[in-house]
Amino acid sequence: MTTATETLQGDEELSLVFSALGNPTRRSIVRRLALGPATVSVLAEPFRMTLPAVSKHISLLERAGLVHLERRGRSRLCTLRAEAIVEAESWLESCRVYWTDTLDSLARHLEDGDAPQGGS
Amino acid sequence: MTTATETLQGDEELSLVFSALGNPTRRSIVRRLALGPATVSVLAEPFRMTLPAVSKHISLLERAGLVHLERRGRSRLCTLRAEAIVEAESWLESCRVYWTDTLDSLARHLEDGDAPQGGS
DNA sequence: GGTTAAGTTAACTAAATGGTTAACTATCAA
DNA sequence: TTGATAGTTAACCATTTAGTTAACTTAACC
Repeated sequence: MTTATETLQGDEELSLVFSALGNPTRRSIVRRLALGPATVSVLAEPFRMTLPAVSKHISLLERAGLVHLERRGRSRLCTLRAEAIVEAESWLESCRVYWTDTLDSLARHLEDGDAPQGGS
Repeated sequence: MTTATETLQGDEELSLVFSALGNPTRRSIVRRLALGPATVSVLAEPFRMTLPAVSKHISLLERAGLVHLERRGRSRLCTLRAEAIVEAESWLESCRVYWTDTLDSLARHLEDGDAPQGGS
Protein backbone atom coordinates (compact mmCIF):
# COMPACT_ATOMS: atom_id res chain seq x y z
CA MET A 1 0.00 0.00 0.00
CA THR A 2 1.29 3.47 -0.93
CA THR A 3 0.41 6.54 1.06
CA ALA A 4 -0.55 9.84 -0.50
CA THR A 5 2.77 11.29 0.61
CA GLU A 6 4.66 8.68 -1.39
CA THR A 7 2.69 8.84 -4.62
CA LEU A 8 2.04 12.58 -4.78
CA GLN A 9 4.48 15.32 -5.60
CA GLY A 10 4.92 17.74 -2.72
CA ASP A 11 3.40 20.66 -4.56
CA GLU A 12 0.42 18.65 -5.73
CA GLU A 13 -0.19 17.38 -2.21
CA LEU A 14 -0.08 20.92 -0.82
CA SER A 15 -2.74 21.88 -3.37
CA LEU A 16 -4.95 19.05 -2.23
CA VAL A 17 -4.44 19.84 1.46
CA PHE A 18 -5.16 23.57 1.13
CA SER A 19 -8.13 23.03 -1.19
CA ALA A 20 -9.53 20.46 1.22
CA LEU A 21 -9.26 22.95 4.07
CA GLY A 22 -10.97 25.60 1.96
CA ASN A 23 -14.34 24.03 2.72
CA PRO A 24 -16.03 24.76 6.09
CA THR A 25 -17.60 21.30 6.34
CA ARG A 26 -14.23 19.66 5.89
CA ARG A 27 -12.60 22.04 8.37
CA SER A 28 -15.28 21.06 10.90
CA ILE A 29 -14.50 17.41 10.29
CA VAL A 30 -10.79 18.04 10.75
CA ARG A 31 -11.41 19.94 14.00
CA ARG A 32 -13.55 17.08 15.24
CA LEU A 33 -10.84 14.58 14.33
CA ALA A 34 -8.29 16.69 16.16
CA LEU A 35 -10.08 15.57 19.33
CA GLY A 36 -9.67 11.92 18.38
CA PRO A 37 -10.59 9.28 15.77
CA ALA A 38 -14.24 8.83 14.79
CA THR A 39 -16.37 6.80 12.39
CA VAL A 40 -17.96 8.25 9.25
CA SER A 41 -21.48 8.32 10.74
CA VAL A 42 -20.29 10.00 13.91
CA LEU A 43 -18.54 12.60 11.79
CA ALA A 44 -21.69 13.06 9.70
CA GLU A 45 -24.02 13.63 12.68
CA PRO A 46 -23.53 17.40 13.16
CA PHE A 47 -24.33 18.16 9.51
CA ARG A 48 -27.66 18.60 7.79
CA MET A 49 -26.39 17.10 4.55
CA THR A 50 -26.78 13.49 3.43
CA LEU A 51 -24.30 10.72 4.28
CA PRO A 52 -22.98 10.37 0.71
CA ALA A 53 -22.08 14.05 0.78
CA VAL A 54 -20.09 13.64 3.99
CA SER A 55 -18.58 10.43 2.64
CA LYS A 56 -17.29 12.34 -0.37
CA HIS A 57 -15.82 15.03 1.86
CA ILE A 58 -14.01 12.37 3.83
CA SER A 59 -12.70 10.66 0.69
CA LEU A 60 -11.36 14.00 -0.42
CA LEU A 61 -9.66 14.51 2.95
CA GLU A 62 -8.13 11.07 2.55
CA ARG A 63 -6.86 11.80 -0.96
CA ALA A 64 -5.29 14.96 0.43
CA GLY A 65 -3.54 12.85 3.05
CA LEU A 66 -5.31 14.63 5.90
CA VAL A 67 -7.11 11.58 7.26
CA HIS A 68 -6.40 7.90 7.43
CA LEU A 69 -9.28 5.43 6.98
CA GLU A 70 -9.25 2.03 8.66
CA ARG A 71 -11.86 -0.71 8.49
CA ARG A 72 -13.35 -1.53 11.87
CA GLY A 73 -15.95 -4.21 11.36
CA ARG A 74 -18.70 -2.68 9.28
CA SER A 75 -17.73 0.89 10.03
CA ARG A 76 -14.67 2.94 9.14
CA LEU A 77 -12.50 4.70 11.66
CA CYS A 78 -11.10 8.06 10.53
CA THR A 79 -7.88 9.37 12.04
CA LEU A 80 -6.28 12.75 11.50
CA ARG A 81 -2.84 12.61 9.87
CA ALA A 82 -0.84 15.26 11.65
CA GLU A 83 1.93 15.07 9.03
CA ALA A 84 -0.28 16.75 6.44
CA ILE A 85 -1.25 19.49 8.88
CA VAL A 86 2.38 20.06 9.75
CA GLU A 87 3.37 20.26 6.08
CA ALA A 88 0.80 22.95 5.37
CA GLU A 89 1.84 24.77 8.51
CA SER A 90 5.49 24.64 7.47
CA TRP A 91 4.70 26.11 4.09
CA LEU A 92 2.86 29.02 5.71
CA GLU A 93 5.63 29.48 8.25
CA SER A 94 8.29 29.65 5.53
CA CYS A 95 6.32 32.45 3.88
CA ARG A 96 6.01 34.28 7.15
CA VAL A 97 9.73 33.90 7.82
CA TYR A 98 10.69 35.33 4.45
CA TRP A 99 8.31 38.18 5.03
CA THR A 100 9.77 38.99 8.45
CA ASP A 101 13.31 38.81 7.07
CA THR A 102 12.30 41.17 4.30
CA LEU A 103 10.98 43.66 6.83
CA ASP A 104 14.22 43.38 8.79
CA SER A 105 16.40 44.01 5.75
CA LEU A 106 14.06 46.82 4.75
CA ALA A 107 14.63 48.44 8.11
CA ARG A 108 18.39 48.08 7.66
CA HIS A 109 18.23 49.62 4.19
CA LEU A 110 16.23 52.54 5.54
CA GLU A 111 18.81 53.07 8.25
CA ASP A 112 21.47 53.24 5.52
CA GLY A 113 19.40 55.91 3.79
CA ASP A 114 18.85 53.49 0.91
CA ALA A 115 15.48 53.48 -0.91
CA PRO A 116 14.35 49.91 -1.63
CA GLN A 117 11.66 49.45 -4.32
CA GLY A 118 11.01 45.78 -5.05
CA GLY A 119 11.98 45.03 -8.64
CA SER A 120 12.50 41.48 -9.97
CA MET B 1 -12.54 51.75 3.38
CA THR B 2 -13.19 48.40 5.02
CA THR B 3 -10.68 45.59 4.96
CA ALA B 4 -11.56 41.98 4.25
CA THR B 5 -10.92 41.16 7.89
CA GLU B 6 -13.59 43.59 9.00
CA THR B 7 -16.30 42.69 6.54
CA LEU B 8 -15.88 38.93 6.45
CA GLN B 9 -16.82 36.43 9.11
CA GLY B 10 -13.77 34.57 10.40
CA ASP B 11 -14.88 31.21 9.10
CA GLU B 12 -15.71 32.58 5.68
CA GLU B 13 -12.33 34.32 5.49
CA LEU B 14 -10.52 31.10 6.41
CA SER B 15 -12.34 29.38 3.55
CA LEU B 16 -11.18 32.05 1.12
CA VAL B 17 -7.60 31.93 2.39
CA PHE B 18 -7.27 28.15 2.24
CA SER B 19 -9.02 27.90 -1.14
CA ALA B 20 -6.74 30.61 -2.49
CA LEU B 21 -3.68 28.67 -1.34
CA GLY B 22 -5.07 25.51 -2.91
CA ASN B 23 -3.88 26.70 -6.31
CA PRO B 24 -0.19 26.31 -7.26
CA THR B 25 -0.08 29.52 -9.30
CA ARG B 26 -1.42 31.52 -6.36
CA ARG B 27 1.00 29.80 -3.97
CA SER B 28 3.84 30.80 -6.31
CA ILE B 29 2.61 34.38 -6.27
CA VAL B 30 2.43 34.35 -2.48
CA ARG B 31 5.95 32.94 -2.21
CA ARG B 32 7.18 35.65 -4.55
CA LEU B 33 5.44 38.32 -2.48
CA ALA B 34 7.02 36.90 0.65
CA LEU B 35 10.30 38.27 -0.72
CA GLY B 36 8.81 41.73 -1.09
CA PRO B 37 6.08 43.76 -2.86
CA ALA B 38 5.77 43.55 -6.65
CA THR B 39 3.60 44.85 -9.46
CA VAL B 40 1.04 42.74 -11.32
CA SER B 41 3.18 42.42 -14.47
CA VAL B 42 6.26 41.45 -12.49
CA LEU B 43 4.21 38.80 -10.72
CA ALA B 44 2.85 37.57 -14.06
CA GLU B 45 6.27 37.20 -15.73
CA PRO B 46 7.16 33.65 -14.56
CA PHE B 47 3.88 32.20 -15.82
CA ARG B 48 2.90 31.02 -19.27
CA MET B 49 -0.70 32.16 -18.86
CA THR B 50 -2.18 35.46 -20.03
CA LEU B 51 -2.21 38.63 -17.93
CA PRO B 52 -5.97 38.58 -17.31
CA ALA B 53 -5.58 35.11 -15.82
CA VAL B 54 -2.90 36.29 -13.39
CA SER B 55 -4.93 39.41 -12.68
CA LYS B 56 -7.87 37.24 -11.63
CA HIS B 57 -5.62 35.16 -9.38
CA ILE B 58 -4.41 38.34 -7.71
CA SER B 59 -7.96 39.66 -7.27
CA LEU B 60 -8.85 36.39 -5.61
CA LEU B 61 -5.85 36.67 -3.29
CA GLU B 62 -6.98 40.20 -2.44
CA ARG B 63 -10.56 39.08 -1.70
CA ALA B 64 -9.09 36.43 0.59
CA GLY B 65 -7.18 39.15 2.41
CA LEU B 66 -3.83 37.65 1.47
CA VAL B 67 -2.55 40.60 -0.53
CA HIS B 68 -3.04 44.31 -0.43
CA LEU B 69 -3.24 46.26 -3.71
CA GLU B 70 -2.07 49.85 -3.96
CA ARG B 71 -2.09 52.14 -6.98
CA ARG B 72 1.39 53.30 -7.99
CA GLY B 73 1.07 55.50 -11.04
CA ARG B 74 -0.32 53.31 -13.82
CA SER B 75 0.74 50.08 -12.16
CA ARG B 76 -0.42 48.33 -8.99
CA LEU B 77 1.83 47.30 -6.16
CA CYS B 78 0.92 44.03 -4.44
CA THR B 79 1.95 43.43 -0.84
CA LEU B 80 1.58 40.25 1.17
CA ARG B 81 -0.72 40.59 4.19
CA ALA B 82 0.99 38.53 6.88
CA GLU B 83 -2.11 38.68 9.08
CA ALA B 84 -3.98 36.30 6.76
CA ILE B 85 -1.05 33.90 6.69
CA VAL B 86 -0.83 33.98 10.47
CA GLU B 87 -4.56 33.33 10.83
CA ALA B 88 -4.40 30.23 8.65
CA GLU B 89 -1.30 29.11 10.49
CA SER B 90 -3.04 29.55 13.85
CA TRP B 91 -5.98 27.46 12.74
CA LEU B 92 -3.65 24.64 11.70
CA GLU B 93 -1.66 24.96 14.90
CA SER B 94 -4.78 24.70 17.04
CA CYS B 95 -5.62 21.44 15.30
CA ARG B 96 -2.14 20.12 15.88
CA VAL B 97 -2.24 21.12 19.55
CA TYR B 98 -5.54 19.33 20.13
CA TRP B 99 -4.16 16.31 18.37
CA THR B 100 -1.02 16.23 20.51
CA ASP B 101 -3.09 16.66 23.68
CA THR B 102 -5.27 13.79 22.57
CA LEU B 103 -2.23 11.59 22.14
CA ASP B 104 -1.03 12.56 25.61
CA SER B 105 -4.35 11.71 27.25
CA LEU B 106 -4.48 8.52 25.22
CA ALA B 107 -1.12 7.55 26.67
CA ARG B 108 -2.42 8.27 30.19
CA HIS B 109 -5.56 6.19 29.57
CA LEU B 110 -3.47 3.29 28.35
CA GLU B 111 -1.34 3.50 31.48
CA ASP B 112 -4.54 3.25 33.53
CA GLY B 113 -5.45 0.08 31.63
CA ASP B 114 -8.43 1.97 30.17
CA ALA B 115 -9.46 1.27 26.55
CA PRO B 116 -10.34 4.53 24.81
CA GLN B 117 -12.51 4.23 21.67
CA GLY B 118 -13.53 7.62 20.31
CA GLY B 119 -17.28 8.06 20.75
CA SER B 120 -19.06 11.41 20.33
C1' DG C 1 -3.94 65.22 -28.84
C1' DG C 2 -2.35 60.52 -30.04
C1' DT C 3 0.12 56.42 -28.60
C1' DT C 4 2.01 53.21 -25.69
C1' DA C 5 1.97 50.73 -21.21
C1' DA C 6 -0.39 48.59 -17.19
C1' DG C 7 -4.10 46.53 -15.92
C1' DT C 8 -9.20 45.40 -15.44
C1' DT C 9 -13.72 43.94 -17.20
C1' DA C 10 -16.72 41.17 -20.18
C1' DA C 11 -18.12 37.14 -22.45
C1' DC C 12 -17.24 32.69 -23.22
C1' DT C 13 -15.64 27.58 -22.42
C1' DA C 14 -14.18 23.21 -20.14
C1' DA C 15 -13.57 21.08 -16.01
C1' DA C 16 -14.09 20.60 -11.03
C1' DT C 17 -17.14 21.10 -6.67
C1' DG C 18 -20.78 20.21 -3.65
C1' DG C 19 -24.87 18.60 -3.24
C1' DT C 20 -28.94 15.34 -4.27
C1' DT C 21 -31.42 10.47 -4.79
C1' DA C 22 -31.18 5.65 -5.82
C1' DA C 23 -28.84 1.46 -5.91
C1' DC C 24 -25.30 -1.30 -4.34
C1' DT C 25 -21.75 -3.94 -0.95
C1' DA C 26 -20.41 -5.74 3.28
C1' DT C 27 -20.84 -6.83 8.14
C1' DC C 28 -23.25 -7.88 12.33
C1' DA C 29 -27.41 -9.84 14.71
C1' DA C 30 -31.70 -12.69 15.28
C1' DT D 1 -31.30 -16.77 6.02
C1' DT D 2 -33.31 -12.68 6.74
C1' DG D 3 -32.89 -8.16 7.96
C1' DA D 4 -30.87 -4.07 9.68
C1' DT D 5 -26.54 -1.13 9.93
C1' DA D 6 -22.57 1.34 7.90
C1' DG D 7 -20.94 3.04 4.15
C1' DT D 8 -19.67 3.55 -0.94
C1' DT D 9 -20.75 4.10 -5.89
C1' DA D 10 -23.40 5.90 -9.75
C1' DA D 11 -25.89 9.21 -12.14
C1' DC D 12 -27.35 13.55 -12.19
C1' DC D 13 -27.62 18.84 -11.43
C1' DA D 14 -26.27 23.74 -10.35
C1' DT D 15 -22.47 26.57 -9.29
C1' DT D 16 -17.70 27.83 -9.22
C1' DT D 17 -13.04 27.84 -11.12
C1' DA D 18 -9.32 28.55 -14.31
C1' DG D 19 -8.33 29.69 -18.42
C1' DT D 20 -9.06 32.07 -23.09
C1' DT D 21 -9.73 36.42 -26.39
C1' DA D 22 -11.47 41.00 -27.14
C1' DA D 23 -12.61 45.42 -25.55
C1' DC D 24 -12.12 48.89 -22.29
C1' DT D 25 -9.88 52.39 -18.70
C1' DT D 26 -6.26 55.03 -16.86
C1' DA D 27 -1.76 57.06 -16.56
C1' DA D 28 2.63 58.30 -18.67
C1' DC D 29 5.10 60.08 -22.81
C1' DC D 30 6.08 62.58 -27.13
